[in-house]
Amino acid sequence: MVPAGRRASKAFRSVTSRETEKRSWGMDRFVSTFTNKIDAKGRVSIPASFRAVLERDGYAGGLYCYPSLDASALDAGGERLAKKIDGLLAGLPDYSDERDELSVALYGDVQVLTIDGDGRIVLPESLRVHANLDAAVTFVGLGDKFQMWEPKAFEERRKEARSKVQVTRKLFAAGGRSSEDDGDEGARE
Amino acid sequence: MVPAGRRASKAFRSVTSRETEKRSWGMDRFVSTFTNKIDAKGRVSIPASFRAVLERDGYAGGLYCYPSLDASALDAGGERLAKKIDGLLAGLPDYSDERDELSVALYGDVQVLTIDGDGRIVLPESLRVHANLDAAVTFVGLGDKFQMWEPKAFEERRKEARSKVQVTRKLFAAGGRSSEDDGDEGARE
DNA sequence: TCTAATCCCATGCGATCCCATATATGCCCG
DNA sequence: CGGGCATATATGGGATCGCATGGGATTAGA
Repeated sequence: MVPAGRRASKAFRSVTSRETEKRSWGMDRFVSTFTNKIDAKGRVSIPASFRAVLERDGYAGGLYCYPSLDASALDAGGERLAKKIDGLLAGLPDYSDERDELSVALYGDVQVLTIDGDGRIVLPESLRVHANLDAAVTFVGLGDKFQMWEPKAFEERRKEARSKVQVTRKLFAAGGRSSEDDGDEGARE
Repeated sequence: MVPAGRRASKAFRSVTSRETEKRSWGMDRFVSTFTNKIDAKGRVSIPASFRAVLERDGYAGGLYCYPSLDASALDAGGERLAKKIDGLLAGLPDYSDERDELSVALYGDVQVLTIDGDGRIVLPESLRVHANLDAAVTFVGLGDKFQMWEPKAFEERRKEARSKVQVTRKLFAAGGRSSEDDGDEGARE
């Protein structure tokens, strides 16, 4: 079905030759961080590069989104993420307490958000509350999925992660990569 | 879809031998939670997305509904749920006490509710009492079925479920995954 | 005939669609 | 090598549509 339909095609059709390079590493995983505004109607634009990933991920008309279990943030992703959750439940016996609880915590909290023709979503009240979102959202790529944070809150979180980043950088340094790619603030973990 | 507007539910003996076993729950699974009001006549609107699921679940004009076995809530679903119950009973030895009890507990209290042209149902007194429903109902998607809770009661249940899942999750983490941001890195299919 | 359940229509609010604008980035061409 | 045109994304706002909800009309049941 791909309701992304009309408008979307325009947005994604570009993919010109020189983009290929970017695509090789950036199109199949959520990477980097972006901060977009929430407008008066509660809409937020999903970063274009994330949308591209969703497309490749077998995006079937919706973005799966739910409150992070251990942080004031939201987790989101496409089919790949959905299957993962499904698989987790599939392993548990029907009508077991364990399954019921997991079901409530996962299925019950999951929202299937539709992406409009302009690449935006509307965050339901419950989700916005969980992540304390009001004026803006910071999208953080995490590979198979991405998170949405309240900008300030993410800054805090990022500081905490700083130490680990140090370790990571050393590994990269050994490999020889230094100056960063593209895009934006180049801030990622 | 049958967006044909309100009434369209009437004669829907529509068949459906089990559709394609598509694994994406966008349309064939009950997900998310919604809270709707009960009006003066005792009617409640079933969330539109749930109705869509019921229609493709081989919904034959009625909604199977019965008191949850272990909670003050109601379980409901379409054909798929009915089959699942059958399967569950089939797994137990015939003539066992366990089976008898379950049969009575499940089949005995099952109500087949009709959905009116506007997508609403009327909950029988007995069911309303079991779940302490009065002014509003919280619909909770659980994949193959969904539950109906008294809003306040569900909040409690949700908190409980989430805290328990925290524990479950730690077990998963301990089993071979980084403890932090549960990066699903290497886990795609 | 009276009461209760069902049907049908009306309405309000929120969600969605579509178009317009702004800002950044790249590209072509002089 | 620099300026202007083309493209893409983000954002704003108006117009619409769908859904939840309410209430009157109608039918069924006692």
